[in-house]
Order: sequence, then structure tokens, then C-alpha cells
Amino acid sequence: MKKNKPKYTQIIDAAVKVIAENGYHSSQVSKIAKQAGVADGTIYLYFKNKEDILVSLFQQKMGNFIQKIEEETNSQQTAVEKLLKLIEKHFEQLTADHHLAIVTQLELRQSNKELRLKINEVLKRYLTVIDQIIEEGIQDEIFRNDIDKRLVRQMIFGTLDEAVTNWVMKEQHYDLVEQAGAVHDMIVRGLTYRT
Amino acid sequence: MKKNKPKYTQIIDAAVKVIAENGYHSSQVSKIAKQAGVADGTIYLYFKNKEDILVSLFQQKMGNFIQKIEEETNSQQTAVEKLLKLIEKHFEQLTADHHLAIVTQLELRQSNKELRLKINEVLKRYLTVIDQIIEEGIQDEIFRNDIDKRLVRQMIFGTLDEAVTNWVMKEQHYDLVEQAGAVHDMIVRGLTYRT
Amino acid sequence: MKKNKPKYTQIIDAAVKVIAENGYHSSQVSKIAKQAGVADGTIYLYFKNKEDILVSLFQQKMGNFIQKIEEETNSQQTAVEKLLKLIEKHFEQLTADHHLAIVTQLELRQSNKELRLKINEVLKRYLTVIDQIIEEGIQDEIFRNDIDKRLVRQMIFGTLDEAVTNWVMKEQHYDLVEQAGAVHDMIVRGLTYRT
Amino acid sequence: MKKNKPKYTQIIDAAVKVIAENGYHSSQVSKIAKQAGVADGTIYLYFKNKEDILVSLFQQKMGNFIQKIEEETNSQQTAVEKLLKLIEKHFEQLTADHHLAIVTQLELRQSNKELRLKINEVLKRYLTVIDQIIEEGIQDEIFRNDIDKRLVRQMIFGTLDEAVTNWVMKEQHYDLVEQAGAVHDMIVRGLTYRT
DNA sequence: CATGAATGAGCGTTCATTCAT
DNA sequence: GATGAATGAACGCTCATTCAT
Repeated sequence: MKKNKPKYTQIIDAAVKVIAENGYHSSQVSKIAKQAGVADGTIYLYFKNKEDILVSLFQQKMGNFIQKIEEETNSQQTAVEKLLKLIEKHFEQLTADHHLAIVTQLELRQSNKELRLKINEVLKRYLTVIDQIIEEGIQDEIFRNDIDKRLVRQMIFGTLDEAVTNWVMKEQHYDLVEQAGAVHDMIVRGLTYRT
Repeated sequence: MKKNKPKYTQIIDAAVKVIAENGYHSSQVSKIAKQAGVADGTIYLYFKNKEDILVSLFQQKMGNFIQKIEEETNSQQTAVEKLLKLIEKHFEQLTADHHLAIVTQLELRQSNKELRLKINEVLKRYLTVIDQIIEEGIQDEIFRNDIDKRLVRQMIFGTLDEAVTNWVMKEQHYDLVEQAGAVHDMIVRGLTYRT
Repeated sequence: MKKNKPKYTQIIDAAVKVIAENGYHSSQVSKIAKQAGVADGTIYLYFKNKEDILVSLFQQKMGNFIQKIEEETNSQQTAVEKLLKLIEKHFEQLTADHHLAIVTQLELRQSNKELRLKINEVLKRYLTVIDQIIEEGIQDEIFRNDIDKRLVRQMIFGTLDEAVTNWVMKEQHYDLVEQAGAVHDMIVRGLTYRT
Repeated sequence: MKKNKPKYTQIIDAAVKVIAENGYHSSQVSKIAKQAGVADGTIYLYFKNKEDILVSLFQQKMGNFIQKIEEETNSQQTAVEKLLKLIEKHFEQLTADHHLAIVTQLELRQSNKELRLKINEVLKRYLTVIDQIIEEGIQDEIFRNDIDKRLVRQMIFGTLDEAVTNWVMKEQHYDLVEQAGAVHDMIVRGLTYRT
């Protein structure tokens, strides 16, 4: 698995395009190879098997996705600001790459349990970012200290995920990013002390 | 399709068990037939094709699920109480039938887009229940009137769904129902006026 | 096999209709039963199996067909006249029952070798009628005595069969019966002495 | 579909053998693949589906068959001589390849209407050869000018076809080729002027 | 490194036939 | 005799993966 070779990225990008345009179940290895401009067999020089393409795809794309969010939230001062930034960047990035949005929100969920477990591994890093913001909010006595942190994380991630999925399924007919504020507002109200 | 015949239910129950135990992609028609104690061909006396088994499964099980929630929420007075009941019953019912929980939260999501569209049809009825509670809360001036109803619905459904999925993936090692109150609390705080 | 019962004929007539309208491969036993107005199982009280329906169908219908031709040719004096009558009645009868024409010329030929062998048994009686006319023609010194009788029979039957099949495949857009004279003429010229 | 590859021919030849020996309805794709010495899947690299094997088989084999007849008849001077050559070559070629004879005369006729339509397309070329000979015979005033050309063609093709089918069904117990003269004689007498 | 022809396991569905009622 | 629900064997086709070149 030589991850620095251009063909590695070529194949992953081809996979995103093919899956977004044809759907998970119509995305045969041969179709991805064709789109990438390589022979079928070449795929197996860079990936262990088909599942490995998808896992790698998710790792690469979500890696960037999460890193961007980590950077942007770190540039913010308070937990509340960080949370807003997280929501904004989450929506912005998926809005900017609608192929990726389709693949992560709809198509990759059709994969089997095994693949989804590996996907969850990747997501843990994102959930950790959320956890840290929650923790920070509690430490700074901005968020209530009687909340169940796991539940809060589930609420935040569940809400964002459902919002994006709905937006993708509605074929992106409205502006997702401009809803970041409202989503943030609802969530924060649930977490902060009433003053 | 004789839906009142015992074999119809037999096959659906067999499908739930087989899918929960083997996973969506390892649930061949022949395996379901064997579990149901009928011949392969018998399946096709009650269902148009394999997909029809899954759609029917979802319609039957989620039909009951939603009806129970409708009944229980209607017996409550305020929007806040109704929302609590909805969350409790949502968690209770999936806790009571963990095979069904696995199937709806993990396995059926691996189905193709077509099937998922039909599943969404069924879910619409549940989303309508949520919508009505939100509406009622606003009418009664308990919920803030500047909220985006669609976003609220996405938050509620997304949070519950994520909470259940996490619980299923953790192999039900903790008590989901006892979290209903905390989840309810977080959500309601996001919706009500600060007093 | 109770051949005198009305249901026996009912089923055969249903089979002709179903096969003519749906084609051999879309003519399931259940479809024939429905058309006949009986239960699937009832078929098996009157016929050993599906093939037996088709053999019986052919025996009944071709039995009548051949008997008619035998009668009509016997009412003629010379071999030449008899041959004309045979051709006319062959064309007339299939023109009169186009369902039967479709079934015998196109659909039943899709059956397997075994069934076709049984069909040939039935046809032998027809070929015998032809043979007798040829024999008579030679005896009466109307037909040449150096002809190979088997070949003549093949020419006669092959020509009529091909003519009818063409007519059926052209969806009966022209009048088959009015060609009887021309066909007869060509054949007879091949058989008689040049004077 | 790479028609110049040896495997393409291998599979077609295997199909002829398998169908001739097992009958149309017992000729599964897997059996043809085994006979051809390739994997089942390989079949589908060279043919669109099972029907395509059969259509291609007919096109290839009958293509050669007809081409040979075209060449040989063209080397003859008169319509009468051409017709004799046509009959001789028709009988010779099917005598030389009795597997092919069984397949074309008996087994392929069991195919469905769709396939038979495609087969008829191929046969049209043969019928055209016959038509041209008839036309030429009339032009040269050897054949009578009051004959119905379509009927003549049906007589010629029907007679040859019936003769070969009889020979195949009698399991080739006699010499078909030596009958060519007699068949030719009968047909020509029906077409020429009596002098 | 790269190719792409070849592989072969795996599965949804049909339908002639049976048999308990 | 009549029913029709139930049976289960049979098969064409796909596609991830391999490997000789």
C-alpha cells in the first residue's frame, strides 16, 4: 500500500465519483478502475481489496474533514464559539464537495457491518473533538455540569448528521450553511445554564 | 399477499431473526425460509420478492412502533410531556425487541436506495408525530416561536436515532430507557423560553 | 384419464387458447387451469402431466383435422383431385381456427424432442393419407412410376407446412386458401408424365 | 465480443456438441462451458447471454453454410443447374456435420419466438439465394412465368427442410446426398414448361 | 510496476406436481 | 371428484480477485 503514489489518490477520487454517480451497489471495481484510468489489477497493487478502497477513502476524506474542523475550532476561544465553528465547518465542507456528501451520508451506509465498524474508528477522532469541546464548556462553567457527556455528544453528532442527510436527500435544494446558527442555538440552549 | 395468514407473520419474524443474527448481506431467502419453517417457494406466495419481505417487515414493525407512540403521546396533556413519552416509548420498544433494534438501526440501512426510499415513506408517519408535538408546543407558547421546525425535528429524530444506534453498537451493555429523561431534558431546554 | 368428461375438453380448449395467446413458454399449468375454470390440481385428474395435455391436445385437434381430410379426399375420384382436396382442406381448416394454426405451426415446435416424437406419431396418420394418394396415382398411371414415394411425401408435406408457417408468421395478412390451386399445380406437375 | 479470438469459436463448437448430444433444454451454460474447457464466467466475456451463444452459433454456422451454397451456385450456368447445386450442397453440408444437422433441424426449433425471429433473419439470406435462382429461371424462360415466386420458394425450402429433418429423425440411416437428384427432378418438373 | 483475461462461487426466483382437506 | 396451498429442484448471470505475461 504505497499511499504517497499519485495512483493511490487517483483511485480514491475515482471511487468517490463513481459511487456518488452510480450508487454503492453499482460501483464495481472495474468501473472504479476505468474512471481512475488504470487496469483492474492495478487496484490491487494499492489496495488489499475492495473494502480497503472504501475504508481508505473514508480515512483520507474524513481525515481532512476532521483536521480542518480541529484547526478551526482551536482558533476559537470559548466552547460555545468552538461549537459554532464545528457546525459551520461541518456544513461548509460537505456543501463544498457534494460528491463526498452523497458518499458519506447515503452510499457508504449501505456497506456491511465490518466496514461500518472501521468507519466508526475514523469517526472516533471527530467524536473526540466534540467531547473536548463539551468538557471545556463544563470546565469553564458555561455548560451545565449535570449533563451526560455521552448523550450530549450523541445529540450533537446525531443532529448534524440528520441535518446533512436530510439536505442530501432533498438534493441540496436549500442552503445548509445558513442553518448552522440556528442549529447551534438550539444545542447550546440545551447545554447552558439558564440565566 | 394475504397479510392475515399466520405464515405471513411467521416469515417476517423469521426475517428479523435471520437478519439480526447473520447481517443483511448474509440473509438469503433460503435462510429466511428455513428459519420460518417453510419451503423457499412458499415465501413467494406471500411476498412479491425479497425486497418486499424487507419493506413489509419494516411497515409491520414500524407500524406497530409508531402506533404505540401515537397512542401514548396522545394520552399526555402538554407538548413537553408528549415529547417525554415519545422518547420513553421509542427507547422502551427497541429495548424490548433487540433483534428488531439491530435490524432497523444497523442492517436495514445497508439496503439499496430504492428500499431506503420505501422505508422513509414509513418513517414519515413518525416524523409527523414529532412535527405535531412541536407545533402544539409553539401554539401553547411553551416552545419558542422563532425555532425552525424542520431543524427541531431533525434534532429530535437525529438525537434519538444516534442514541439508539450507539446503544445497539455497544451491544446493549447499558440501560437505554433510563436515559430518556436526560435526553428529554436537553432537547426541551433547547426549545423552551428561558424563565 | 377420463376422456369423455366435459372437463377434459374444457382443459384442452383452454390450453389452445392460452398457448396461442401467450406462447408456449408463458403457458403455465396454472394459467391453463384458470382459463379452463378449474383448480390446478384438477388438471392432474384428467392428464398425467403437462406434456400429456399437449400430446392430447395434438391428438384431439389433429385427429379431427386428419379425419376431415380423409373424408373429403375419399369423396374424390382421382389422385390428382384427392391431392387438391387435401391441400384445400389443410389450408381451410387452419385458416378457420387461427389459434390452432399458431399452436401447431409455431408454439408446439418449441416443445422438447420427446413431445415432438409423440406428435410425429399422430402425424403418421396424415402422412399415410398422402402416401395412399401417391400410391393410387402411380397405380392409375397418372403419376410417374420412377418417383421416390418417400421424397414425394416429404415434398408435399414440407411444402404445405412451410406455406402455412409462412402464412402464420406473416400474421395471416393474406388468403391462404386461394393459394391451394397454385400449390397443387406445382406439385402435380412434378409428379405427372409430360404429355 | 471478440469474434476472432479462438475461445469464441471454442465455445460455439462446444455449444453445438452439447446441444446435439443433450438436447436444447438440457444444455445449461455450465455444461457448454465445461465442454469448451473454460469457466462459466468466461462465456460472458464472449457472449452477452445464453441466447447470444445460440444466435451467434446459428449466424456463424449458417453463414458458412449459405456462403458455400452461394459460391457453388454462382459457378453454375443455368437456373436448373444452380438449383441442383443448391440441393446437393444443402444435403452435403448437413451430412458432413451431423451435430450441426441435429442442432439446426431439431434442437434450435425449440427455442423461444424471439430467438427464432433472429434465426429467421439469417435464413433470409438463404431464401434470397433461392429467390434469385427462381427469378433467373423465369428471365431465361426456363421456368414458367405464371408461377407464384413466393410459393415456389416455400416449396423448395419446405421440401429440403422436410427431407433433412426426416433424415435426421431417422438417425441418418440412409444417404441423403444421393437423393439430391430425385428431389431436384421433382421440383424442376413443377417449374419448367412441358416440352 | 502494470495489465486484463480468466476464474467460479453464490443466489433470487419459477413452476410442475403433490396431497391433506 | 375437486381444491389450491405448499413444495423444492434447477439455473443464468455477476463481479471481486488472481496471475501469467
